[in-house]
Amino acid sequence: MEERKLAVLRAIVDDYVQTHEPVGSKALVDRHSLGVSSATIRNDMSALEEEGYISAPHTSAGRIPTDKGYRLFVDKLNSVKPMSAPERKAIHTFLDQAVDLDDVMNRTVRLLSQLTKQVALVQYPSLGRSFVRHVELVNSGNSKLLLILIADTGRIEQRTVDLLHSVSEDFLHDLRTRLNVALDGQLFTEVPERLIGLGDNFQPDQRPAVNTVIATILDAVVTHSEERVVVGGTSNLARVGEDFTATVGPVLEALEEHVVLLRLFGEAAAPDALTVRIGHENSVEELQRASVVTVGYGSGDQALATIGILGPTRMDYAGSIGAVRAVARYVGQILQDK
Amino acid sequence: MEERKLAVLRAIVDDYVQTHEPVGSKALVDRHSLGVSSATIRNDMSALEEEGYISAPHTSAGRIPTDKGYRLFVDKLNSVKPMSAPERKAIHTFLDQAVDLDDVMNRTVRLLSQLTKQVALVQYPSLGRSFVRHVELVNSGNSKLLLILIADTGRIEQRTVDLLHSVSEDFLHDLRTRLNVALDGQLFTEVPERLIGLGDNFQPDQRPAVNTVIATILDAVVTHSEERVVVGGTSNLARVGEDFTATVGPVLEALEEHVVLLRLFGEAAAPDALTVRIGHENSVEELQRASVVTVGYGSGDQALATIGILGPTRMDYAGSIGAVRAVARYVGQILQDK
DNA sequence: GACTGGCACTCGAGCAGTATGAGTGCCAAG
DNA sequence: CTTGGCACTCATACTGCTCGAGTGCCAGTC
Repeated sequence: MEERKLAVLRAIVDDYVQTHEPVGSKALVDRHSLGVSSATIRNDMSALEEEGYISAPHTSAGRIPTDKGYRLFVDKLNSVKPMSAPERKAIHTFLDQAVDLDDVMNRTVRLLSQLTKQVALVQYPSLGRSFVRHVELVNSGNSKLLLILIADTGRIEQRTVDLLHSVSEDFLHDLRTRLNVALDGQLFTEVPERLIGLGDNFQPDQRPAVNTVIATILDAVVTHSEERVVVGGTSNLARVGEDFTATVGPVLEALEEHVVLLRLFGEAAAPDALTVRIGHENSVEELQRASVVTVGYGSGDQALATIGILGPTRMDYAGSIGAVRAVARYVGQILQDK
Repeated sequence: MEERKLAVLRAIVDDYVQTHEPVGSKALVDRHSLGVSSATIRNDMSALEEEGYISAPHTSAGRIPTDKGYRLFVDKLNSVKPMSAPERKAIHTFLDQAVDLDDVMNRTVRLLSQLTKQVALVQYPSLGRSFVRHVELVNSGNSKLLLILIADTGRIEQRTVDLLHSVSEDFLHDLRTRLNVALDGQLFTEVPERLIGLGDNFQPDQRPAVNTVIATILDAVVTHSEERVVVGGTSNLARVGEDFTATVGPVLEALEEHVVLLRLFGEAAAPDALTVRIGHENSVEELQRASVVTVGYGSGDQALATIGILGPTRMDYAGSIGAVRAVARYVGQILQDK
């Protein structure tokens, strides 16, 4: 595509993101030094419209970018805006104050929403990609146990186990030790097979209790290993203007459905693998008027999970991408140290 | 105050809550069987307006209740709507499926927001009113420890402790045992004094490590014993109609400031102690156009924490109060069993 | 004295008609 | 290929208008 037409598209996106109003040919030549007259721009715009990159809300209005237009913009024209030194500094000091995983996640979501002025989405490190650091069993009286699984990322799962009969401290100690021998350092996905045959080491009368505990572990690791997501900065949705009940309401609803969000995140690939989904590119129907920028975070070559932001299709992609990248990178580092 | 004037106020509140439109004298006699003519109602309304219970947005419109009017309504006229049997049933079965504390809190917030169609607020059981169930120390390599505090309510606090020097498993075991002897079953508020002198039991060369661990515990229990709050159902704010950016935006912002929410909850008194704050009665400025219904939950005579809902001043107080009460009561029960 | 029907008055909502102007498309000339 | 010019379109804003819901007041009735 010709150089100038691309420049025109970029100018339209820039202006529209800034003003939130359809931009006309005259305004374009005024605000940008394109070196040609408005009539020429009009021809280019006409062509761009024909090709589906921009559209006019009505005959005598300016043009706004279509999803396809944003896509081209992001792919070809968008130079990611790196964070400034003070911004990086702020990210570091703010996240360094976190005392535990919950705190890291909460701080991350706040940080992201403030940096981008959009809704921030942060997924807890996926259990499936974490390693078992420790298994703990605590007797909590009246034949109940508290089972606690600790992941290397700091994530903790807890379950109450009802054994029906009370058990001795010795047995508990034995079971705890054997569980840790079997599981410590293992990937969570490997837990099921590591537990096979564990009951054989115990007396027959202890087996039911052992099996109940194992069943609970499996339930926690497999069945209910639901991924957790934190959402923040929803008040940024208030700034979209437009019709509220019709637009923002459904989005807020979708954001509460964490299952939907996880679908949105999809499978996190490698850390730093960045995805931008624009408007209808989102499979989630309620979010087809929104754009989502996500990136994996984690230290190895496999991402632990995904973080991202969500905003109107008319968002500052350059800035958002930069911010999401920078934050993800640092969150990955922090979790490594924990 | 005369019987009928109260009836008129009640009718106005009922109608306005339902229709969201100013209600006139004629509409009142049509919809309610008050037994008098519209002219009489007009006189009563005139008096009610004089006394500040209702007001007219403009000359030729109906009246809407003022905050003072809602207050009178709630205090004198509002018979709490108890939950129906199937509703109670639904509450029980939904909450019974929760696997851990996080799950209980998340389910509670969803339940409340769905029952009331308002924003739901749920505070985690306050650490200050919980008892220590167990303290766990896990060696996580390179001279770091993972410290885990478990409360009887299922709440878990975790911290990473950096000891600078690696320590032996024996020492860890010893420390863990002594910590649990000192702390198990104690109120969290008593933790600081229970830890006094604990270091004396250790060799001088072990004291620094012990002190570091103690300092971390104190930090977790005292300094950072921040209360946690879950918010849900914000999409219900989309239904308010009205000007969005001006009204709902600030509310969404306030809801993200958990510090603000905690101030809103205030001190939870006894379980079942219900508070209704209407409009300007809220000290939080952004929420002065909203009403908040809160109630303490917990099993003993001291509430563990507070849950509640937030909505426009024109809300269904009878239904909301009933729902909040019912849910709080059941959450209290559930946490007792854990 | 309390209630009622009637009536004049007010004022916002809704509607039609009109002016305005931003923006387009097209064309002929450079 | 670019440009200035020009006719055309159409959303928005404004105006003046009607309509009607709702009020306040008053005189009459029980």
